[in-house]
Amino acid sequence: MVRVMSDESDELLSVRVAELYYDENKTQDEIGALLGISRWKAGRLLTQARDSGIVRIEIVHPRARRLGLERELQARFALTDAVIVPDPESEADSTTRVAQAAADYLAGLRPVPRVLGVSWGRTLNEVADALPDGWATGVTVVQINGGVSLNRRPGGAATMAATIAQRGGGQAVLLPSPAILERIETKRAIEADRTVADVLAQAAAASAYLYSAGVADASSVLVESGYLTPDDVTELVRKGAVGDVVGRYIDADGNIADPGLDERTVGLGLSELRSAATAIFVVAGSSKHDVARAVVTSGLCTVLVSDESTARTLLEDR
Amino acid sequence: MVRVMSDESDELLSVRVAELYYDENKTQDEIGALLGISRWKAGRLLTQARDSGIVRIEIVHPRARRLGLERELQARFALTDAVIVPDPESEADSTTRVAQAAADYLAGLRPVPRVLGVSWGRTLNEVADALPDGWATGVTVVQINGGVSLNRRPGGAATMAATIAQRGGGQAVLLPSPAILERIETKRAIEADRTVADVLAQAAAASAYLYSAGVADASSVLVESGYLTPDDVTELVRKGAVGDVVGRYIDADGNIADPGLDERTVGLGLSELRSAATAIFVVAGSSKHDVARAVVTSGLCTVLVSDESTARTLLEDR
DNA sequence: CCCGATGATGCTCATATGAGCACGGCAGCC
DNA sequence: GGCTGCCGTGCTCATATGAGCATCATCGGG
Repeated sequence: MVRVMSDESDELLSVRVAELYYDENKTQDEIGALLGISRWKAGRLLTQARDSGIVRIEIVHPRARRLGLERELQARFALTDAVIVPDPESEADSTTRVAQAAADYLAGLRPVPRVLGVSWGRTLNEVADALPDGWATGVTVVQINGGVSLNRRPGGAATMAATIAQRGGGQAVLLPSPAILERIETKRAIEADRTVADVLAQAAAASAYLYSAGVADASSVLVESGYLTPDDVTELVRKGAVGDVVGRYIDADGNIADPGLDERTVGLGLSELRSAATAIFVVAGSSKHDVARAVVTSGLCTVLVSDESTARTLLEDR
Repeated sequence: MVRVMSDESDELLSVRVAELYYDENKTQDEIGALLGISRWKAGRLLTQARDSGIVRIEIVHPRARRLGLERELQARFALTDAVIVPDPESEADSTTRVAQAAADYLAGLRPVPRVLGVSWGRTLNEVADALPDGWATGVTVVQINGGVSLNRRPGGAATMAATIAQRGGGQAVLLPSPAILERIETKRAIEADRTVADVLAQAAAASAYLYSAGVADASSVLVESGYLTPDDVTELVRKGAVGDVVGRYIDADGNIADPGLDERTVGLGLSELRSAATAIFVVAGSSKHDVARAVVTSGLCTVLVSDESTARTLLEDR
């Protein structure tokens, strides 16, 4: 009767088929009989309905992941792994979910790391809290950047490392040094000190690293802790800094933003991080999109744990 | 290791399985191998994920229907059929969707009605517009309540009936009478007139009816058309009226709200409607929830076409 | 008017899935 | 300590589904 019904009528049929299949869970055969079409046509309409987005299948769970994005990211940035959690509807607390995911990933990591190098920060605190007891057996947790002395708040760097170690049935090795020193001579001297040098050596030999990143603005933990003044940060931004990784400020290409400052920063170098077999980078929130891009594109990490919006931003052609 | 993992860990596994199955579309077998569980366990976790609402399957289409609600409504109110469309996200234009659905239903109705009795109103105008050409062959469309003379706007009662008839390859029979008369004697006289009596007789013999309902407030078409004053309506509400059906005001139990007024109303009686084999009631929008309830519970219709929120309201225990 | 290309349809067959069942471990109870 | 009933597990088998292929109608170009 009507000729070109492939547009309108076929779509309507698709809807009908999809309803019967998913809402009523009839079999494709029954649907065929019911609508007077063959089983195969019903099946094809169903695929069509799924492809065209008429049928939307969503996995709703705080710990759900976005596997599609993960694959794309792995391919695009040559990562060993990527873990992407859906954005929460109630914005902002995506850090918690990402931290949870990072904890899950760490707990499931095989082989279980013997020595784990960690940085510190708000995000990592949450990761530590989310780690289950017994996530590893006899792990040594080594701090890879300084800052231990300036922990004012509870749940600071030391506590965090201790938590991770304790739940992994091992011990924490703290880096007894400020993050950034005022004079380069002091930095050289402290690095030469046995207690510091030993820790740095252990850090360099870690079997895996876990770290996050900070944004280059006044809200940074480095500013809050008094290592840098807001003016210092402004100057860094002028030099191209987008954020910091293990205490070191990098520009959009992943290079050191201010070599002078970097010389005064105690901790693992970025090159060690780049050559690591396993470097897990945890980052959440839209303010960190720029640092995240810098880290991921410059090969600082092998594993990315983040949220959906960050992932999408990374995948956009820039 | 951990004992009671059925809560937490099983749910997480479910999520993982669901992701692999729906996002990655792996087979249950593959998933089993991947997660180190048996194919059957994977399958069971999947069912669990679906049941517990972790997996949400939604059919997104303007013409989609809510088959679950439809079944419940049919069972609860002994309807021959119910058609429920999803609520639109962008509130308010649910009338259009419902009208579309009603048109679809009418077009698919078997046996094709020979004589269709219709009321009029905003909703029915939309239904008429949504009807496809050739929805029937040689149908006679009869108006079942008066009002033809007072159509100011285009797309009024007459046009609507004509549209339905034309697209169904038949003719319209209009009821040449006001909806409500001022004196009961006039009403008796006009009903006795051959031209009116004939139409009413045809209306009573219709093989199917299609009608909507109005709310008992000042926005009613009957007020707009000048048959009633806002004060009349206030008085009706005082008497328990919740809305009107084919021009007759009913209370929450489906009884005539004001017998005096009803005596002066020209058109098919409610008892004829109640005894009809097919009475399709089209209603949309939250303002009509009360009338809808009255109509459905008092058995005025055999088929309900409406929206999701109305359906849910009807199914609530009141 | 005929021919080949294209796309839809319905088939065969291999595979994936779900229902029902038997087994084994575990907790509670005697 | 042994018994019993229950739950979780993995099996068998019937059924549902999807991939690939032959067929057929339709359409545009010689």
